Amino acid sequence: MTTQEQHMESAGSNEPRQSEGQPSRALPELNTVRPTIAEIARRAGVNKSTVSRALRQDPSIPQATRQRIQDLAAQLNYVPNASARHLNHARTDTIALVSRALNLDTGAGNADPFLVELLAGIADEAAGHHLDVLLVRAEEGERELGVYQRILGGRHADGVILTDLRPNDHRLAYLCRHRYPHVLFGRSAEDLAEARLYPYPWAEVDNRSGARIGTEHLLSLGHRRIAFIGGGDTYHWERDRRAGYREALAGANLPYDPRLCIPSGISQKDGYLLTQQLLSWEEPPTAIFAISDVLAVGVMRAALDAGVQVGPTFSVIGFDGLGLGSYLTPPLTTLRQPINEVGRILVHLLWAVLHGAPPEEPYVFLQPELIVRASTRGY
Amino acid sequence: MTTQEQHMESAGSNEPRQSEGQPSRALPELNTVRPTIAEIARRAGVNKSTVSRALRQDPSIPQATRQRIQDLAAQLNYVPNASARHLNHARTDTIALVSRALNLDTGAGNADPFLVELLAGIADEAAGHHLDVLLVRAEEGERELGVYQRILGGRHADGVILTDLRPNDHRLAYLCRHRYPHVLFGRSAEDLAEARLYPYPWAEVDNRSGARIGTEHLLSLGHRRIAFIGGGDTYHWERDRRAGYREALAGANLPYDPRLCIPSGISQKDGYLLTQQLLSWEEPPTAIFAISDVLAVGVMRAALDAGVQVGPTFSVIGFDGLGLGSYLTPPLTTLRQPINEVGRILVHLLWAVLHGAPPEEPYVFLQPELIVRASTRGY
DNA sequence: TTTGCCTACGCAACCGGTTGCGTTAGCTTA
DNA sequence: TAAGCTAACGCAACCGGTTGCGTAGGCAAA
Repeated sequence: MTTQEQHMESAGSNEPRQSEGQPSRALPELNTVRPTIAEIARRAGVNKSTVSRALRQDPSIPQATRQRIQDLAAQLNYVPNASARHLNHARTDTIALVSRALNLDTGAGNADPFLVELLAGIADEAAGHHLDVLLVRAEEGERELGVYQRILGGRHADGVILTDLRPNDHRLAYLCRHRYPHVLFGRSAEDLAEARLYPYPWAEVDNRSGARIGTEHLLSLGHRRIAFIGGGDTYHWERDRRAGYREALAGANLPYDPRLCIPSGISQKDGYLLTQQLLSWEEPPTAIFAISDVLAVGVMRAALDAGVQVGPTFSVIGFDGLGLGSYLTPPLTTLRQPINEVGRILVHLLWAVLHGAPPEEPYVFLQPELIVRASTRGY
Repeated sequence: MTTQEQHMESAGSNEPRQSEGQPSRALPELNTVRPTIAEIARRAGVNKSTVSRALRQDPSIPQATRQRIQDLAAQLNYVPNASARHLNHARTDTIALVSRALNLDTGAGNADPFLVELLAGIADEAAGHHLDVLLVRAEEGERELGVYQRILGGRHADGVILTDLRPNDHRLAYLCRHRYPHVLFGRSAEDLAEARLYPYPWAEVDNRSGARIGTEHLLSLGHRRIAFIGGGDTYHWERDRRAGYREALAGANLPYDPRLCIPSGISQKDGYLLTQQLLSWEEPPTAIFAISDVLAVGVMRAALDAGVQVGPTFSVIGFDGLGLGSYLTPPLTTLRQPINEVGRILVHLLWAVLHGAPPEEPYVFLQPELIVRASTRGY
């Protein structure tokens, strides 16, 4: 600690003092000289190429020389310049994640809690593969594809992870056309159908199956009038969850009532407002499948405000498995997605693509796990 | 819907049938030829340098030639190679965010909801400054500084945003010593004291002031036995919030009771377990200040499970302003942090540092906003 | 016609590593 | 002792842009 504090002092007192005005507020000069391979070569009395080889453990350099150069490099805090290396290798050892969640609802504390967990998985696996991770905001409309062109065409990254897949997602055609390496978080139905024509892998949680299982859970509790709240018609995850809901109904020989399948936004507020409406019906549904836990929070709150107790006569199930679900009142039944693992897998798949080793399986489907809590009860 | 189901069906029947040779599964070749400046020059019948200048709108190239070259470039989908440009400029136009939140608790759905909002602010502002954002997992202990050495020494990024500042944070000394450009999300107390000696800017939400205001709010409601749950002694944000709590008590001439100031982890569960304990006291506190909204969720749940109604006799206040707070039962009083804005400001400050234009103010303190809801009531 | 100047562009070095190939010194072998 | 071989390292081109400086060509002024 003492030495550390000394560092602080020396760092402080070592300022370039200019113009007397606020001498100490001046920033230290940028572009500090950082040793290059040429500098090390000069000091070691050898050629650049020898240094380069020594640092990369090339066996053609004898151990003694190698050690000497490595010691020198360490002493000078040498770190190889990434851009220079990238330029040689036509490879940046960087992958990009493009996400819409970065420009959505962000001002209001409504950030998608999922992105962090996905990022954590991605960052972890990427570190293991010595990859940097670039975080990129998705654009919409005209400029959407420009993002990918910039990142991949300009070699900011070697490959990219796509999220928020849509039916007929024109990004896929674009990326394929330009041979831009990528993986998908979430499938594109068309591509799934033509799997043999679409050479890039994808991973996702089986939304359809999850929603089916969740709905079957409600059915098994005796519910027959089950509403499905949420989502638009844009993204696969929305459509697939809705499809799973309908599949379960069909499996139970229940008719599909469009009035019970209600589109919405994705915030708590949406869940709240729609549930208020539902509860005002003459014969309200006895159970609600909220397309996400976030929505479910709004649903439960609306029920409470309307004096309807969540439980046997009004069950609620969510989707995602947010940590807070178990602390709601009552605790929320949900389908937990292994998002962290999805992140890991995506990176692994992309890594394989970048190394020309397409994975054995073209895609990975992870199953969500039904977590039954008190918000769903027998009717 | 119909087309969708068709897709779904084909999806089901479309199991990967490998070992059959599967010719079409082969990945397209990587390293697709992307046009370089040399290629454009060849086609345009001019020198590389002319192309370079034309593309950068250099006035020394006449409009006609410029247009011709630009058209050609557009036609070839030319995108300049980032590494090559970086190598010239000794600048990567990339900033890095190093965060602990990426390797914390991640498996269990307990991801820090804050990171996303911060990231959104950062990504947005960075895009405005034409900066890429690199996301980096923090390491602990021995390897902690190595992360910064790699990123900054190796020029993966020009500057870095530090989070989770600690007292005597040795990262600051290290970064100063090496003149590595950076900004802090959260201050370092020592540096605040010696502001004139620490040349890099920082931004943060005024945690102390926020906690003081929150505590004063409880005091104004008549509460006198107020517990403070949360946090360890590691990070500034924890310490500062606790300091604000004590400051408010002192301001009201109330003695500080160490038993009421309880360290904890940062998950809902921690809040839950500690509150259970508190409620078993002979004379439990009448109000609880949870150091974060996430903890507050656990606190409220514990109260409910113990049959204690959150409100007049047992008030709860959180800190953060998560969107879901208003949907809890009862809605949670909290201090909202303008995290998105913090992200923006951090990028702006770092940008200024990188351009040798230190900001007028060495730091930015944002005030959290007290949002009073039903979880705090007059005692 | 010569001088002068300016426009428009070419040449080549450079950023910092990497790598194919050539070269030298030292040693072995005939 | 000369030829041959190999270990150890140097030379220089290269990755793809950028940029200082040089110069050819055209036109105006003298």
